[in-house]
Amino acid sequence: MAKTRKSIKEQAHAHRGQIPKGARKEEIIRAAAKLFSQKSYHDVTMDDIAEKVGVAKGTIYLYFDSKENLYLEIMEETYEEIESILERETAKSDPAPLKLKKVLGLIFKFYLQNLDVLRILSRDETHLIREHYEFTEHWRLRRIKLYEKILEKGINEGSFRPFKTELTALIIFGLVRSVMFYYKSEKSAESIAEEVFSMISEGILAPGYEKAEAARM
Amino acid sequence: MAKTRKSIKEQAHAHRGQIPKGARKEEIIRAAAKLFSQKSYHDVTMDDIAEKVGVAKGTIYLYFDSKENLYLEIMEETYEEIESILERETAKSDPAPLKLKKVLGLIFKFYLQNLDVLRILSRDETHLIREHYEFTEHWRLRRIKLYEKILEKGINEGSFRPFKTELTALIIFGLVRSVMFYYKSEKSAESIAEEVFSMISEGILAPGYEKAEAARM
Amino acid sequence: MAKTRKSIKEQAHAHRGQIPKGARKEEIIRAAAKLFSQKSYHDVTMDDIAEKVGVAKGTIYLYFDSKENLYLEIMEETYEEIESILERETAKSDPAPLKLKKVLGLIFKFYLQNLDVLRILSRDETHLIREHYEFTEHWRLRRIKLYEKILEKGINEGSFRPFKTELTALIIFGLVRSVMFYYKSEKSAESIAEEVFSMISEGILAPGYEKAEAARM
Amino acid sequence: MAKTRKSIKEQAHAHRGQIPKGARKEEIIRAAAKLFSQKSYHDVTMDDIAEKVGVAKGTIYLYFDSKENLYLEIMEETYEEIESILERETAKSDPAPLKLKKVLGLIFKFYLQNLDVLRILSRDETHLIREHYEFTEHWRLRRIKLYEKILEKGINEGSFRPFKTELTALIIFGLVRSVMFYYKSEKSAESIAEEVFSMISEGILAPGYEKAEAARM
DNA sequence: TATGAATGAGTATTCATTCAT
DNA sequence: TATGAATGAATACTCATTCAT
Repeated sequence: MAKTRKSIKEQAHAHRGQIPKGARKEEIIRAAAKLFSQKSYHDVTMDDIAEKVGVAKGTIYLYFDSKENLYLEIMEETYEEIESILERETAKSDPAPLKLKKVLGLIFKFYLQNLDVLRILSRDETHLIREHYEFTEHWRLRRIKLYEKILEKGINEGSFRPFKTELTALIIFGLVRSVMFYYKSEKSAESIAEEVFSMISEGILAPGYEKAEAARM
Repeated sequence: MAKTRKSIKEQAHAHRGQIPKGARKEEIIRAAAKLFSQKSYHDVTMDDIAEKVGVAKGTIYLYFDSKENLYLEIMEETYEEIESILERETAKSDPAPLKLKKVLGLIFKFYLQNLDVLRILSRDETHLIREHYEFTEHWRLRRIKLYEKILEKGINEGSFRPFKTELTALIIFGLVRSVMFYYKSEKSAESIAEEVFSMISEGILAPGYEKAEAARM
Repeated sequence: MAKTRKSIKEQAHAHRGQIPKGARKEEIIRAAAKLFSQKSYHDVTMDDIAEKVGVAKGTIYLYFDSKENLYLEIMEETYEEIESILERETAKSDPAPLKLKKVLGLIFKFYLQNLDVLRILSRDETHLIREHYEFTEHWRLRRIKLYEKILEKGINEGSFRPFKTELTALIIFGLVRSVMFYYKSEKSAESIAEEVFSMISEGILAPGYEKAEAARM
Repeated sequence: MAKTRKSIKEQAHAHRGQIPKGARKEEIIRAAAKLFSQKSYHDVTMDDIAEKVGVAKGTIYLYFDSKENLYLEIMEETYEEIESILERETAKSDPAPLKLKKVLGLIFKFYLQNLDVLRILSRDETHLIREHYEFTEHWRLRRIKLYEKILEKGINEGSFRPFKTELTALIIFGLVRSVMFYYKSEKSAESIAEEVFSMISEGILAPGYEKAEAARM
């Protein structure tokens, strides 16, 4: 799917000979990201964005083909950045548990540095933009794949119990999103990652309780 | 908050003397829920709903004061039902782990029976309806509170390790939503609950790895 | 025009064999009149009226063909009553000044007794009801005609100066409406009529000033 | 439509440079005023106005926040203009009768020049726009105050009889409105003012009749 | 590149009127 | 007579997008 999908960036202005300079475009992206993080897609108007950037509405259309594309381009840019960070990390040959902990740390760090956009991503506005269910879906699956790989590696290494990686990846995906979005804390990304990793790795049961009591249930 | 907030249901038609027959209202709710589960709030028009139910648009307004209220009433009805189911369960004197497993089972069961509406709830359309951030927030906090209580009970009983219940409740909340929404499986609610509970309770680390290896990280 | 116009009352239910009893109809008229006096034609809904009378909305349509007819019937009933009172008075052989004063007294008396409906008449909602400009126009002209007759009589008698009766009738019509609608006073209808008549008959100029000074202007 | 057929107006503007800033707004005001003078507030739709101006509906909203605001802006503009004309006149040190006559002349002159808008003002659509009773009320009171001042001045000068200025101002207010609205005549504003002033100042009674006969009543 | 006036399809909501019971 | 659920045409307002300058 990642191969057939044409990236929003590539699509935009595919018909134009000129590629506009990036400065103004970045300005627009930043302003729009800020607004989209505060209000929903439909509640942010092109007027809002134009006013925030301090340009005329028409100017936005010199850089983006549509509101939808602007929105998706913001998301794509962010997805690409975090995903490439994560993939660079997972390319290393660390043992799976360490790898997972590092990944969590990078996610939370990226989150703290990009609160605005992440707030958008955390929302599930998939359906907001009619034709683009596949877009969010694509990135979700990619992330889940990444978790699955780490989990499989761990199982092979013997550091993880043999469980169904599909479900577990889904679990990690969901809990990370929840923590990112709702956990109010002054802690550093690393220490949040540490806490979360501890729960994921050891579970909630008290040691010893596991075998003896759980059996009775 | 739950006490001062006037429920959408109570508000609706507070001015009418007569309560219209429930059948037509249920029809509308069902059709609307179906549509809201497929498209976003803004992409579902009152015309869509009317057409789906097979009535004139005005008819909907005999039963609901506004589109927003229709939407919220669907959500409230569902929230109330599942929450009351869960609270009835947690009132029992089961040990915490069993309690948690049962709760998970009930959630997944309810989910399988109410796919449409749950798909709406799973989305975070909080911002879509400007004034109603508090609405979703209210129910999210209530669910998290429920998890926290079970976790505290378990810690006191000694069945759960002593961790921060706030973060852990958030983690469970997020992973459950993710599984509910994305896990495609033919399994029964109970067996999904079993699997999820197993991950939550034991974690992903292989037994024995925990102490020896984790220390090296 | 007065001859060709078919009265609203006559039109209503001309096609029915049964004439419903007047009681329920009167109830509706009273309630509607009250509401129309408080809000404008368009701001009063058939629901409002039905609720106020305490019947179902459909019931109103058993007595009136349309909202418009209900409105016009209220006005017609009132117009007819006051106009017949005035015409009975003008049929008497009083001298013109006394006749005028009596007419003013009757108008203000009727007004004080029918505040609600008069408030509607005082408003000029002529244009509110598309096709019925002629309706208000008809009654306005009838009233003006009545004033003109009195004025002509006075001029013939020598009690009034010879002026253009058309303009003067218009003047009296306008000032009476203004006093009716805006004069807040605890006085009796007769004493208001007395005051108004005094202004109409003597004017505002101080005696003596008239000839000497007015000439200089 | 605008694409295939070029209207006369568009052609006219084509060779000019820009349409002046306030021009479009004035166009809308003029068209709307015309329509509001023919039909009531509720019977004039934004579509009507847009069609009359020859622009899209949205264009109106570039210049006015709402239909209500458009309506009120028309009224306010007119009120302000005539009222400032009148107040400039009354600031002069003419004797009261002359002042009154001049004021009447200015009103009728303004009326003849602004038939459309004045027809709106003459109507009492106070209640049509719920929140804006106070608006019309404000301007009515201001006009009445103006009359009262002139009347008081006249009484002090000795040119007017000592009467109640409140009632008399109300009388003048009403009769002027009536003449403005209903008097069909080819006469000039000055000559209408002259006639009306004559009635106001001298009254209708024949000289000499006043004392002798009126007493008998 | 940039502008911003203009567009017009799209939508929630209202309410007089009807009609089966 | 009476009901009241159902109707659907009507309407103010929005906002992404276009285009002449």
